Amino acid sequence: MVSSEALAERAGTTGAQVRKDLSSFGSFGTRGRGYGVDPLHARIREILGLTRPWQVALVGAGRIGSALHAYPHFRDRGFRIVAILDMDPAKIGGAWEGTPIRDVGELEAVVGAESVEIVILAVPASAAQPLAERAAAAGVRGILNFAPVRLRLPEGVEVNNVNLAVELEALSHALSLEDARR
Amino acid sequence: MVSSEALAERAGTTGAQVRKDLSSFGSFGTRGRGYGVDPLHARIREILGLTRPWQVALVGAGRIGSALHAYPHFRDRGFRIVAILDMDPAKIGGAWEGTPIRDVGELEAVVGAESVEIVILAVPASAAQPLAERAAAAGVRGILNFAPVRLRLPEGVEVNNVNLAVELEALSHALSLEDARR
DNA sequence: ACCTGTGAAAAAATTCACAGCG
DNA sequence: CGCTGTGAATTTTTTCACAGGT
Repeated sequence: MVSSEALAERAGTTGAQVRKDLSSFGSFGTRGRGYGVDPLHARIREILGLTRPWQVALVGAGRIGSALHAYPHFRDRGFRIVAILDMDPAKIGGAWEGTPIRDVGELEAVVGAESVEIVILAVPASAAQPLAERAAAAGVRGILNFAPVRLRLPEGVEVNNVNLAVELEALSHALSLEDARR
Repeated sequence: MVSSEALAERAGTTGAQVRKDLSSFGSFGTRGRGYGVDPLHARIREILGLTRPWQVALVGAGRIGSALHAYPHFRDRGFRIVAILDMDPAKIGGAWEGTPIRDVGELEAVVGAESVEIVILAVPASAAQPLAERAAAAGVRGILNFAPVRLRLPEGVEVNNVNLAVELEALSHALSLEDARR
């Protein structure tokens, strides 16, 4: 068993917050005791949609793509990278851990053949918008975008942006505030 | 010149929001015209603390470290990766674009000698906490942490966490909600 | 005695709407 | 006329605090 307070400490928040959040998905704690770890874990997996695997295509076989492909926590959670695509002829025909790197021209064919629902976009900013449009048109439902551009896509395609520079800038901002206070 | 509405469209928010946010740092727009692009850019650089360079050490020369080291937007914004550290003897002694990869045992020495203020932690979860503590003790002011653990550090050290799995999970959650609505 | 679940209160963020300047 | 800057209204999020199970 684990209490809301113990969870809060790990997550960097408060017990009340944890209870409010969890209660919005139903009440599965036990008064006086806390939450059972296994049921809680199972319920969160359900909420996050991790009880079934997701077919993922990685678009962009550069350094960021490489890091993401090797990231063990993706596979752990049921994200299956079933295809890798790139435009560089020097990379096409190669393979990472047995998964071939294919020509990005085959994007639509791969999405169809492999029932890809999620695309991880790890390409330069200039290439992102057209590739995102093609992925969306091919039927992809969600895009995890590492390019520093806001993608304009038709309704119904979920986009999540990750901007690594922003995180460092936030740190820089916080440290500058400290300096200013002195 | 650019209007708050035009900025909002690019950023995915509203004009009122942009104006409120900017006004909290003073008023530097022109009524009837909008914001001058150059002055606005300069002011934001100031606010983010990007008008001076930051000395950064990259701890962890794995795939994520490699991607970050090559990320052009860090250098652009004045983040100087002045040292790379790793514990793998196979990597130590090598170099990335002229920057040598040194033994992580030299962390304290490097932080002192190079006046490192920010550490990018790109190491496995199990190694993160002790390395963060050492960096903090050596005088580092901010840590950008890619390991999926909540670092416990003394007051006064800023920590920003980046968790790549969380972003994919959020996408999975959103798509599951769509499925449930059907 | 302990800890959840949740209304009620408080705080924070967002939106509205418009006076005022260019 | 156009667009900022900003109080006021509204909505959302967080915290409080305690009734009610175990």
